[in-house]
Amino acid sequence: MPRSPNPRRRATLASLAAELKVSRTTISNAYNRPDQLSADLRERVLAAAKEMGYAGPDPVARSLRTRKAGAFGLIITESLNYSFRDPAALDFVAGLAESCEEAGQGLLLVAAGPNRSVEEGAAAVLSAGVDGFVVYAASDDDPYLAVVQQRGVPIVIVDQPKDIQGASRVCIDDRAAMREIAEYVVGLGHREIGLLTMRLGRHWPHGDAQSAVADPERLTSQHFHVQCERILGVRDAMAGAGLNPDALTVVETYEHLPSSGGSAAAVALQANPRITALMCTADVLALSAMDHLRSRGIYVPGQMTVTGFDGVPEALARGLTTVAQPSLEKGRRAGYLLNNPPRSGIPAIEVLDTELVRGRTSGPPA
Amino acid sequence: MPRSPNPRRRATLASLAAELKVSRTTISNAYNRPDQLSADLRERVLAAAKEMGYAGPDPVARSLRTRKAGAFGLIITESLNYSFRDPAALDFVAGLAESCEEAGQGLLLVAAGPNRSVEEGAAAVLSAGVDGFVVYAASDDDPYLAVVQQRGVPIVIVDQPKDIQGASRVCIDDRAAMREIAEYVVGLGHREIGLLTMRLGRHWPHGDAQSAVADPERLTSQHFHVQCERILGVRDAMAGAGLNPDALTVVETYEHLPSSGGSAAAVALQANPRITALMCTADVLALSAMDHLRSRGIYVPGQMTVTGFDGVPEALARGLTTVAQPSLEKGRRAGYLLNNPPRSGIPAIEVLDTELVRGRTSGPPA
DNA sequence: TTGTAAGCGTTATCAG
DNA sequence: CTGATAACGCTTACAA
Repeated sequence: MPRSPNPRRRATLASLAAELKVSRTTISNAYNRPDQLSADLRERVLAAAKEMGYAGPDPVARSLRTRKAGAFGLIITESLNYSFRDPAALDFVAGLAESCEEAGQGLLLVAAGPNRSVEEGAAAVLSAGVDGFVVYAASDDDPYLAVVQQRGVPIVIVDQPKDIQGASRVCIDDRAAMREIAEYVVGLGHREIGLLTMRLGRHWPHGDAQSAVADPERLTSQHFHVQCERILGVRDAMAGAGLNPDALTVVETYEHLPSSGGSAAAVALQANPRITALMCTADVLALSAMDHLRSRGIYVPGQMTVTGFDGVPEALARGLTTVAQPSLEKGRRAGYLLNNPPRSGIPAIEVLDTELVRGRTSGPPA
Repeated sequence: MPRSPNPRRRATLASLAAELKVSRTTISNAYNRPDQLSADLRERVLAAAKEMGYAGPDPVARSLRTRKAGAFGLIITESLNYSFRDPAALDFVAGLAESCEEAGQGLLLVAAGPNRSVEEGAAAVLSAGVDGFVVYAASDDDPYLAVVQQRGVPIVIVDQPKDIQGASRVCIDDRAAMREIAEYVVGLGHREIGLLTMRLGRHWPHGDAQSAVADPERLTSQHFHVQCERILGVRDAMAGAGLNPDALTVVETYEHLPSSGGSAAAVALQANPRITALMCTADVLALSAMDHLRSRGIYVPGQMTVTGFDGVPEALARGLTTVAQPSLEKGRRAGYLLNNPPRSGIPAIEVLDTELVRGRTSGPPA
């Protein structure tokens, strides 16, 4: 009958060494450098460990000593419940998890979502035992950014914000990509265009309304850089075709609900009934908008052109005209950058390619 | 101009104390117990910290001292790339993340997927700085189970396996739930039934074939307990109705691909062309099977009844007859159990409710 | 092959 | 409100 693995206090490397009358080094070596001691002695150590209920070197103590945590932290400011429902965000997380796994690093989801106070979130960031952080799609004025920087570990920003001191970044050229698809839409002959976008800023001045027309001031004053860039891309295309960019009807939707796209579409068509093309800054908006249009008997693309952004599987399956972006690869690259920081010490900026997908939801205006 | 925050070596609590000529305790208190020193002194400490580039107490050292890591580990043996594509698994992760966030705990995805060797995975488990583990849907013979147990931290098992020493568990009654839906199908008059199931064991004896009929021996010898229980549930229903359970055509599919259900359906219909009902142990299988049937011109439910399991949104949207299980709640409960271990010290077993959803994919046989 | 000694950076305790 | 002391459990030169 083995001795009860229930010593008065938890077994440690030191207690094991004492028990076996060898040095702590030897125990440590038994686990970390098997070649540094005789196989025989190692067996004895492991056997004694089992008997005393010693689980092997304490990970935290080891981390303290080696200055390596064996994990990277992921900071997503949006609620996880939303992020996990957005296929693009999910692909990103999957890609990141994949490259972390490959490198033997864990991936820590830091408890810094919108459900907690900034203080609590900051505490979580400060107490995360990680070797680096990935910040996903934070707004320029995100309160956690400063806290993350304070930690003094490597940081990789994904998508936004730009210009964080010392942080590498993985992104796409949102403005150019959106300009390309907008040029395509304009080229089809559309002149009255509606643009449905996710939130542009962390604060929402429209109370309970799910969606609202974004006035020009809001377009330039806000902090979700990616959305703003995409809007600018559409304006670029319009200006390039001799249209007045200010004629673009921009509708912003605040919460990320399954019905957001439909709600925003309704607002856009109400604001400008002559719209013949609804462009969206995300596929999920476009898909929802299409459902809404169908319920109103508006035929796509005959009566209305609809475009998206992201290239998520469902959108491609439904033939949406959209911009495909490599979300999975974004995650992989982010993980890679964290594991292999640029030798120069100069932060890297990786701009990944996008591709215009001409689907079945776009055509000339009626 | 502030003094360069680039000291020869990283600032620590001790170096800050030396600089300010106060004790380490005082610095520690400045961060952890602001009420234990004068606001004035605290200001000075924080200012000096900023100047010296001190980011606050090192999380790892704090963990070592307090014996709290501030995170729970999640072990998913399936590839994350798959898990993140299965809505039920995803709901579970979302629920778990939610309850962790609520408790201010991080959630560490442990690098122990199928892409790494067991040794590497075991090392990851042993070096994860966590206060407890959640093990999601592991097979009975999963090699990481022993390693997780060795860690000596609280464990919550989700779904399977059963009977892990000292671990709490959150699950549903798979057998009863499947029996209920099978009784419904049998009650509709079906006698020739095919059952499509996910893999039953970690090893696959059929080479490159995506799906294959599972012989009786495999049904009883394998280790994915949940799938096996669901099969038993169907057999229970058949036996209860006076049918011979051995007449059930069970088709197992090994990889979790989007086309798996279709492939398995083809195998089932080939093995027994008289089948009038295809039951599936997962909605994703059923949806794929339906696509396959449509491509063959087989009408559902007129010519074939199809049922699923899980109640994922897409299945409900498509009117699939299925069993809805509370995946999100599973995650929440798992997190809750880890944060609030049963006072008695006796592991808890929580069996959550399921609900039969009679959809539009089931009807009497032709 | 094994042992010695010096940290890693923090917090708990208890006395002042 | 402040400080001295003693852990927390481990790794790693370097010496034997």
